[in-house]
Amino acid sequence: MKDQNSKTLSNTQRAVKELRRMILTGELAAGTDHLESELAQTLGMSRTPVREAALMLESRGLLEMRPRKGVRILPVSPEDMREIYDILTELESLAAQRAAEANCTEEDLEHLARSIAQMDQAIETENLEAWAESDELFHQELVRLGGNKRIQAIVAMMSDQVRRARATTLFIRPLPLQSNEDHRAVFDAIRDGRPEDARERHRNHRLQAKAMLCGILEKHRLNSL
Amino acid sequence: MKDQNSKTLSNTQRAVKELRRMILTGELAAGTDHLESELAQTLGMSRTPVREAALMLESRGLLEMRPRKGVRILPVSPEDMREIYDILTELESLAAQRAAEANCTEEDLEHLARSIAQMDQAIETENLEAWAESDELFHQELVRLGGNKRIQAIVAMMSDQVRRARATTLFIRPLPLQSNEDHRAVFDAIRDGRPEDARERHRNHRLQAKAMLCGILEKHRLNSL
DNA sequence: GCATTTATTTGCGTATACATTACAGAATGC
DNA sequence: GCATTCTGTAATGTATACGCAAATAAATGC
Repeated sequence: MKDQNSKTLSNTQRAVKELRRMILTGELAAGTDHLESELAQTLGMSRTPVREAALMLESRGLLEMRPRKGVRILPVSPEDMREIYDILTELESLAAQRAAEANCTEEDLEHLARSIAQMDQAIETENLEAWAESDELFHQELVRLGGNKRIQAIVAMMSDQVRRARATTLFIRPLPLQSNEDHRAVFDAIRDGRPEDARERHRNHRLQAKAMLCGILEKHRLNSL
Repeated sequence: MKDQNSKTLSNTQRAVKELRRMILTGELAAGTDHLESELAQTLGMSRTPVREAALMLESRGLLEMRPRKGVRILPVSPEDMREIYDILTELESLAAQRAAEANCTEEDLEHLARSIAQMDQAIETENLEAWAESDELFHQELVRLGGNKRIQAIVAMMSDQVRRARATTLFIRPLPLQSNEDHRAVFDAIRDGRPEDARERHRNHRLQAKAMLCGILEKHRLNSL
């Protein structure tokens, strides 16, 4: 397809992918500082592409460049989580509405359906990582069907910021039985072309998720993830 | 206050400000290409800070860096406008709701009130630029009161992308008499602590603005701004 | 005359060298 | 002993140099 991917990938792009991965996996822990030259050495390139990558990741909210202190991997506070979930709630709900208005074909809905099936299975086997993956897939596919490119970009950005937190919360939270039902209801509303319904159901889904998560964070005094 | 601003301003930061200004004023016209080295010469610095600035502006959606073609100032299409207005509608409505929930003090509301007074005056004197300025101020202040930093950043980003379009549409559109009324209603709802009302009123305000704008664009066949 | 290949140029990606500046710690004065 | 100033150092910000790939121009074959 894109032979761009396999071969010609600039060092800057590699640095973005690599650093992002390292941040999301926790290999670069939240709150830690790293000199540009260290990172450059780690990645086997000079400071220039590392700096450029860092600038991009900074605008995606994953890190912060502070003069003379190095690159700081940004932690996510409960307040951050509230902000992010509020944004996801609004934008994804609109996406759900638009998807329902769009008269999606079976093919369009295929990915969405698959994510639901995958989640069914993950819950049966109580495989939390698989659950998280299918959850992510559902939300990603939902905003894709919504058709708004900017919303897709914003949601992707916010998801990145939340992903690390999920690694922690995933094993604390209750088994997410409700999510599945919610997704199915949203799916049905989209398939049957009920925009308002899709919107409201997804909205409630996200509001509940936010409340649950914030509850957990407060209960466990998790002030930084 | 921040002596950072007045004196020590890195070339990269200067480049960001300067380039942004040049794009918003149309000095760098939409759709045009510019070599990094040209821009560097124009700004009186080397390519490095220009490149870094361009990377930032790229992630803010103002331009695009295409290898060997130079930096391309991104035009805004009607579809872009729809996307942007949809996002503004959702996020600002939430901000309005949150502002109304926040029990704002008189002082908090001062800026908002001032923007409304300013707009009154602008309409009386039919000064469209002044109207646009006070409109911008109202929306900016509204999201500030909403308290969500990420929403503020996103809205600022979207506003940047729309600003150029406004320069064109401002003198085509009907005299914005309705806006004023809308703003006042939203203001009252915030002041009196009626979150749902603030939300819905602002939502309708934005929906109407979107419809009006899209109507203009279609009518005048403005496919790129 | 047209297509295809080769040469040349041009601009970017990246490495590297250098300038700048904030900070730490030593030194000095009291 | 404490505060203040000075100086050295470390890390960033910026300039510059260079190789490479892509685009364009030239040349060759048919």
